[in-house]
Amino acid sequence: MNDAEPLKRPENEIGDGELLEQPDAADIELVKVLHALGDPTRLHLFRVYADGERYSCSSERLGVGHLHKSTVSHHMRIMREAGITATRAVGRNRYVRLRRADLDARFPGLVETLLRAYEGNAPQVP
Amino acid sequence: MNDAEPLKRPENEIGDGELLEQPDAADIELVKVLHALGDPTRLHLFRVYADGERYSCSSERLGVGHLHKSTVSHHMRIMREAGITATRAVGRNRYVRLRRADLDARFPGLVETLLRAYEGNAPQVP
DNA sequence: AGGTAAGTTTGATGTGCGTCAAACAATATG
DNA sequence: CATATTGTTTGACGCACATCAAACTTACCT
Repeated sequence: MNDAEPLKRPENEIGDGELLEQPDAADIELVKVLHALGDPTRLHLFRVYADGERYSCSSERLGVGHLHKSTVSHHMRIMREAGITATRAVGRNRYVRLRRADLDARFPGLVETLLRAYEGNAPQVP
Repeated sequence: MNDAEPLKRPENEIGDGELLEQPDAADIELVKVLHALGDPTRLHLFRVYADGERYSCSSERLGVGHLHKSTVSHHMRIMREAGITATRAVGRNRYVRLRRADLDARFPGLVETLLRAYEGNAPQVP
């Protein structure tokens, strides 16, 4: 077994992969976004994904190793359905990224403000 | 009976009234704020209070006349305990206002960004 | 004092949510 | 092909939440 973590492929190297269903940019609702981020785990994931694309349930990378993989998958779905993240399926893996452009277009400054607010707040993930 | 609505007193005229318990500015947690605003009714109230101080359960003014007064009181408490609003008890009435300065100090730009985001979104209150 | 009005509190109810566990599907690897 | 790996789905469980209704508190009014 290879004990090195799987490589994070740069975004521009992933041309394949199927995009999982998600709301159109125009259909992203503020209250759903806030509801999705009003959970400690998801707010943490939001911060993690702000750094770039990642594996979704590769627990160690996400810092949610204490949670069951099905629980993480559940949070992924909520954020995706809220329009916060985009997920592409490549092989067995899921590549998740923030829909930064769509969010910025719909709610200017929100992502930036939240990330900055999170910095000074720094809650520990439960 | 006086069928005119009770006057909204300007903020600087209310020197009396007891401040209901609320978290210190430094103890306001981002995730609690987001959770509090991740509800359609409370997000609406957030917008209403941004205009200035108001009665709390005076349903017609708040645009939540369809809700029971105890339900409104419940939402008030959640927002107050999240640090979003400050409530002062004057006589039988409650004057509620946004803790704008405290929120701005802790999460710069958040209130402004949310209000702007809400404008373009404009969900109808359930 | 008696009655009315404003809010809170408590209880009850239905619903949704976060979590885990087990089963399942799909893909990679020997 | 056989087996392991990645993630989703389904079911179950407990807890939190949004809501209403009724009781209660406090204050205003005549």
